[in-house]
Amino acid sequence: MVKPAKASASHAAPAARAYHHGNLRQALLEAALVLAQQRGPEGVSVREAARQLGVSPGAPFRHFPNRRALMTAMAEEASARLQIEVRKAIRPRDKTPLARLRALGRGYLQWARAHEAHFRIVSARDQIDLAGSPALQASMQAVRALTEQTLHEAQAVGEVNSAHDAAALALLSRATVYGLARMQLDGHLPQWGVKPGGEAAATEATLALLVRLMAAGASGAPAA
Amino acid sequence: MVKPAKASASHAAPAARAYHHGNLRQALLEAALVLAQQRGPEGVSVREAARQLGVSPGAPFRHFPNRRALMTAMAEEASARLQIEVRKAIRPRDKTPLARLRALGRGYLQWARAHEAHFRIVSARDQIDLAGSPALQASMQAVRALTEQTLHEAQAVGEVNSAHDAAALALLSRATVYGLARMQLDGHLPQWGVKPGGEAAATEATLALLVRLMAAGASGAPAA
DNA sequence: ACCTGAACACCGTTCAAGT
DNA sequence: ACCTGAACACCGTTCAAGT
Repeated sequence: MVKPAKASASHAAPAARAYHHGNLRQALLEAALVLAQQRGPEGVSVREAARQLGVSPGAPFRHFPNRRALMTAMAEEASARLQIEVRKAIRPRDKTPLARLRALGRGYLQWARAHEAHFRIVSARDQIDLAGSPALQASMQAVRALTEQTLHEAQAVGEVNSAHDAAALALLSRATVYGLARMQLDGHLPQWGVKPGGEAAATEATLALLVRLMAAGASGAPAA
Repeated sequence: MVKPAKASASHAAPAARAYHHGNLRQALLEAALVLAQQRGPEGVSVREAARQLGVSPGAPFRHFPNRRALMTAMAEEASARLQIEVRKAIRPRDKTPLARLRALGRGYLQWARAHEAHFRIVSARDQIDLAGSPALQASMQAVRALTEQTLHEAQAVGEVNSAHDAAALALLSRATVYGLARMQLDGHLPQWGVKPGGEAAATEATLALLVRLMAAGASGAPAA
């Protein structure tokens, strides 16, 4: 599977294959993802990717100005998929806003678990150029907007106490889910009393607890 | 300040100075920290640190088996200090368990803000060897134990509903504070509606909100 | 015991030259 | 338009040899 023979098709086929000519860009993204899966985001080497694809060390730089741009392109793809998955996690059976918030968070956690390499890349701030990628910012904003809107509905419906600051509620949800995802991938959960294999259950129970706490304060005045 | 003249004191002075001979190990840790402050954890180069200290590229490897060990040593120091600071953040005026929990979280957030480079190193899982460092594990466990104990007291006292799973409460606290710290350092807060300069206030308000939510459910049954 | 200095096998990136 | 291949300035790490 390494070093595929040079494609000899003379006029470019519309779809896949054809490494050297045609879709080097896409092939680089795929090779880089495999490297990230094997060695983590840090382990992605553009030279190594080029080598595996049978092109010269300089070739990738016709498609990406630098390594960071490669990583950012991967993050863009990851973030777009995450956004879609989070949306899909909300099912019609999730009638109340808080049920949707919980489903949203669960979708996020599940995606992080199922696509560890991609998740690590999106959250590897030092290796990507968030500020220079409108696409990346947009997909992140989409998740944020969905979170805030859902919380807004929860307050409007009286499921969450309207006395609470909306921004703080959104930030709390976000920080919790993000923190749980990181702790899970970084292997911190065993230290917090989670048995190996119980990561999914533990993170989702914690998410459920947060949602329950948000609901519990709905009618009562915020206690002393 | 770069390349200090070779110390000529013949019998080692008890305290500082004396680069080449004596405390290369400590000097490396300091130089590496400066590099981390300037370029982030990724930017720490043992060769560059050696260069700045006027020693050969191989010299550092008499003190650290590899770069990762250097990073781990920095993380150990950081984590020990973080632990102390978190402890000190709890003041006698914090009478109730939840007040202590909040103080603890605030101490964590403040430390992350004030010692960004150190915090990034502790949380740079790919660059340190957590599994191979009992010291690092111990200081992390200490913070965890403090968190769990405080929550335990809160439930014993009736400040937090005892029906809630203790492990989930601890995990929720941890994930929230860790998530907030990361979002703050990674510059995500502006996207979540936090005005520049308002990071400290926003993260602490979010922490306060979590504590309030925990208290709110104390007497009532966890709502539907 | 601690450090030098050369060496090895890597990087990311650039750039003339080829097709 | 896209790629080669050599070059440059870096890495981390090892190891004989020096003091």
